Amino acid sequence: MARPNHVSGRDDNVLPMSIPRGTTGLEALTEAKLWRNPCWFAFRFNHIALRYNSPLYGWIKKQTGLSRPEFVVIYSLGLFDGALARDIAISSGFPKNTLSRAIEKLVSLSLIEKRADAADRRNQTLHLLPAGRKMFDDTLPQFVLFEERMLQTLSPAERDTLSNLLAKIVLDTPNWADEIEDDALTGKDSA
Amino acid sequence: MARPNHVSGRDDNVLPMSIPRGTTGLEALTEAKLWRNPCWFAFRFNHIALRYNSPLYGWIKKQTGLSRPEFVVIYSLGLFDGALARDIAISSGFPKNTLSRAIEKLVSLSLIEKRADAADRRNQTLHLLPAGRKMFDDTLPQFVLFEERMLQTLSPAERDTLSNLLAKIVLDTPNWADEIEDDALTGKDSA
DNA sequence: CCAGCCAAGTTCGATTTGGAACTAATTGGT
DNA sequence: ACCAATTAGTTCCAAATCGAACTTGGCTGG
Repeated sequence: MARPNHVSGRDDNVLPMSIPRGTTGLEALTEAKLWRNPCWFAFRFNHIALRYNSPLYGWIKKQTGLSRPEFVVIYSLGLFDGALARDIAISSGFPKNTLSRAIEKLVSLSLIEKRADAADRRNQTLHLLPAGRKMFDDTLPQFVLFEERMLQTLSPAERDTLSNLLAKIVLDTPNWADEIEDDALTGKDSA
Repeated sequence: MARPNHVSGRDDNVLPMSIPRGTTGLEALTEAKLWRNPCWFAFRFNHIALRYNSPLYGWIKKQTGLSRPEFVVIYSLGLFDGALARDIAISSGFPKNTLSRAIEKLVSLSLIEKRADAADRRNQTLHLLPAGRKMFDDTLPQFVLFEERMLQTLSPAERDTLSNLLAKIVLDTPNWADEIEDDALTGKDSA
């Protein structure tokens, strides 16, 4: 497939050659963000994330009554029973107070339980109760189905490649700055 | 402890390469979500999105006082002046009432203006005013910098490949279902 | 062994969010 | 020509959200 040189941030006012306008079935602004955007990567993953999270967690809400952060706890424990709230915060990106509330609700619904860690009583390991385990087992197939749907256009080899490239980036995220310094705008303005 | 691969019989997509446990510098739950997760794609883009959006839009808030949806309007018009609120909703994924509010605020700040469309008076095209254009021009370099930082671990050829694979998926998103039917859980339970 | 520091988790409150219902303008079917 | 259906955008409000402050437990150096 032909590919425009959108990667360069310099000529972002230039129309890409290889993709004829109006042929993708997307409206014009979406096309611009895809093909004339110096931040193509950010746009693409955010676009995909919004198209994924909204219907899937909408479905989760209808099926289970749980919000996204609440279900994230269930999902996390399904993959790794005995995790701490802190681990879920780090891996999911939700702030710890949001998770604290989510965990309280799940405990009150008897979907999970907290266990005190004798070694360090600040820690409380989290564990799925049978109802929570069943919820995970019952909903996982829908997640897998949606995943399959998203990747439908890619061949197995392409999926492999995508998996590797994204993994490289994820493994680098701990090295990203948590915050950006204030000088970018002011430096430009005052210089 | 973790329940390795209990969720999937097909490990080919879950473990794209052999990664020794505990060598990535990530804590255990994050590792599980990366390497033992049938929904590796969903986790990876969501993880990257959270690590991107939070610091970058935090910086935007500090620099410009604008929230994420507000700035998304500025960014969208920077790429495509004269877009409609609807276009921004479709391309960004934000609900239209959130954007309506954001647009009102930007108008009140004289960063953008609405123009009535004589042909269809329901439409109002949106246009950057000089202050809004300046804001876009001033902040874009930081977006480009962060983009560069995210892609730092990839070679130019790998970036190209990633761009193409994600574009394929984005171009397919209009064909995704907006909503998921209710039968997945109940069908499983009652069948 | 205690004073200061850090880390896990909780509480609080101001702000944001987005579904649902609404208005206004346009299109289509008969 | 008219009425139903559709579309762009707005308003309303109940609920979610997240920064900041707080509590509790544990760690370290003198």
